[in-house]
Amino acid sequence: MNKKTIIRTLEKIALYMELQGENPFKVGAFRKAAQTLELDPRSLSKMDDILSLKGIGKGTGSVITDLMEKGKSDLLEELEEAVPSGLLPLLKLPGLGGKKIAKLHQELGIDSPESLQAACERGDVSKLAGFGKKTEEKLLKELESFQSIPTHFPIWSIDAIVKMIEQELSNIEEISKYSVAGSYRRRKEFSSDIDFVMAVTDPEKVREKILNALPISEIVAAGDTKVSVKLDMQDPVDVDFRFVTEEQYASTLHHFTGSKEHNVKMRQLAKSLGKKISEYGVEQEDGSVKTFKTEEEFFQHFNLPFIPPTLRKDGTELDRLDEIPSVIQPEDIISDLHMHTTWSDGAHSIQEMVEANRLLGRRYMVITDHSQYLKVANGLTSSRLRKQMEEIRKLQLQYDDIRIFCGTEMDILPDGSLDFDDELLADLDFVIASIHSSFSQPQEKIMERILTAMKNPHVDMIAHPTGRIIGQRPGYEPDVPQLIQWAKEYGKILELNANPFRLDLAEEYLVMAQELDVPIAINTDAHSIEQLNVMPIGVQYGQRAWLKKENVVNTWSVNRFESFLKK
DNA sequence: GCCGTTTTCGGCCCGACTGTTTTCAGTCG
Repeated sequence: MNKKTIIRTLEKIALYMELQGENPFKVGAFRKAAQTLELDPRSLSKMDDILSLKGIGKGTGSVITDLMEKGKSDLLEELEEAVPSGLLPLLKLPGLGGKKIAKLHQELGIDSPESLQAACERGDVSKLAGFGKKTEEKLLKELESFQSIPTHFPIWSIDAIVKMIEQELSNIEEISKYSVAGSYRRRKEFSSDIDFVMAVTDPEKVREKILNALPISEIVAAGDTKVSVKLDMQDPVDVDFRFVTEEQYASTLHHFTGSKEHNVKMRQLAKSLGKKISEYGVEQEDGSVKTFKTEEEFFQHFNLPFIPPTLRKDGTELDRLDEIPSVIQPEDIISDLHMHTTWSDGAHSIQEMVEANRLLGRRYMVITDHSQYLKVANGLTSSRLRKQMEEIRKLQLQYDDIRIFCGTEMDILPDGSLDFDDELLADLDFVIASIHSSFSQPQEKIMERILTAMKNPHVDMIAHPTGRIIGQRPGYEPDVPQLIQWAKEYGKILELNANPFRLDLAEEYLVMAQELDVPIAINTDAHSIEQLNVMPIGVQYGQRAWLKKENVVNTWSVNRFESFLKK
C-alpha cells in the first residue's frame, strides 16, 4: 500500500474516532501520525523504523504496519462497523462536532443527514440534554442547503471581497489599524472564510458601523471582541472581525494569520521557555503580559527572524530559519517578462505600459503580445510583429532607465507546430510559448506540443504551464514533472503566472522546479496597467514554495538576463 | 494515543462565543 493511502487511512481513523466522541487527544494522535508521515520526504520503503519517528507510537505504528503488510487495518474495519458512514458529512455542519454527533447517534439512532433532518422535524433533537430549540432550528436550516453551498473560495474571489471590505473599513474613524489575516494573508489558493484584525478605540461603535456598512445575510456571532457574519453575495462567504487594542494588535494579527500548525509550534516553543502565547500578547513567567509593536518584534522576543505569513505553514518553517533570508521578496523583483498592449488584447499602449513599469521601479520589461493564431485576442501576424519591434526600438531611445525588450507570447498550435517561423523568432529578444487551445487533447498530444516548444532553440519560456484557472478549470493537465525535466534539459524558463486566477505553476511544482534548478520567472501577464500590480501576489505565492531569489529570473540584472538569452 | 535532561503519569495551545445551563460543555479557529 502506498504512503498517500496510509496517510488517508490514518486520517479516516481519526474521523471515525471523532464521530464516536473519542478523547480529542487520541483523535489528535492519529492526525499527528498522518502528518508525521506526510512531512517525511522519504518513501515508505526507506523508512525502516517507523516507531522511531516522533508522533508515531505503538498504536499508530501497528496500524501502519498492518496497512503495509496486509493492505488493511483491523482498527479501521472495527470503526467502520461501529460508526455509520452517513455520519461523516454531519461533521461539516456548523455547531456539530464529534461529541454531539455521537450523542445523536446513540440516543436517537441518527445515521445520516436525512435521518437527522427527520428527527429535527419531529422535534426529537430538542428533547436531548445539551440540545435545545435553537439548535434544532439552526440544524434544520443548515441541512436544507448544506450540500449545495461551497465551503471554500478561490483566492481571486476572496481578493475582490477583501478589497471591498478594506474600502469600508478605511472609512471608519474608530479603527486605527487593520489587516486581513488568515489563509488569504498566507496566500493560500482557497480560503474557507476571511479574517480581519483591527485596532479600535471603541469596539461597540465599530461593531455597529461594520454591521451597517456591509451586505450581511446573517450575523453568526456578535460579541465584544469578535463579530462573525455571512456576506450576502453570490457565494455566502463568512467574514470574522476581531477587535483589540493598539497594544495587542501585533499579537492578534499573528494569531489570526495562523496557520494553526504554526501557532501550535510557536506556543509549544513559548511554553518550553515558561511563557504563554495568546492573541493578546505573551505572558511571562512572572505573569505579566508583554505586547509588541510589530510582528517582527514578536518573533524577536523568541529570538526568531521575521517569518513571512506565506511561510507559516506546517510548522516545519521553524526548522528552516536559515533559509528565510534567501527567499524571494516582492522588492527583489526588477522586471516583468510577460504583458500585453493594445496591439493585441491589452488595454494600454506600449508607451503607457512602459511608463507604468518605470513607476513600479522595473529596470527591464518585455512586451509580449499574442501571436496570429489567437484571433479572438487580435494576435499579431509576423508583419505586424515586425512593425511593433520597430516601434519598441524607437521608443527605447526615449528611456535610459528601463530596457524594453521585444517579445511575443506565441501560441503552440493544436497540431504541435509553432505560430511563427524560426527566422522571425531569431529576431526577437524573448520568446514565450503558450498553449491557449485544444485543452482537451489527450495528455500525450499535449506533451508532444510542449516538447516542440522546448526543443526550439529560440523559445525562452513556457508561460502558465498548465493553463489552470483556480477553482474553475484544471487546465490541459500536462505531465508536469516531465515538463519540468524538459525545462531542465533544454534550458528553458518556467513561468509562475502572478495573476490570482492562475498562479501557474502551482506550489508543489515550483518546489520540484527549484530542486532541479530550473529558473522561474514571476510575471503579471498584465492586460492593463492595473494588472501590473498583481506581482506581489505572485511573489508571495512563490514564497509558499520557498522560491529563492537566486532562482527567480526577474531578480537578475539586465546583463545577466541578456547573457542567459544568448546562451 | 504519544511523550519524557523537572519522565512512566499527567499533560497535550489558547481563548471566544453560543446555547444550554445556573457554572459550563462543545465547537471553532
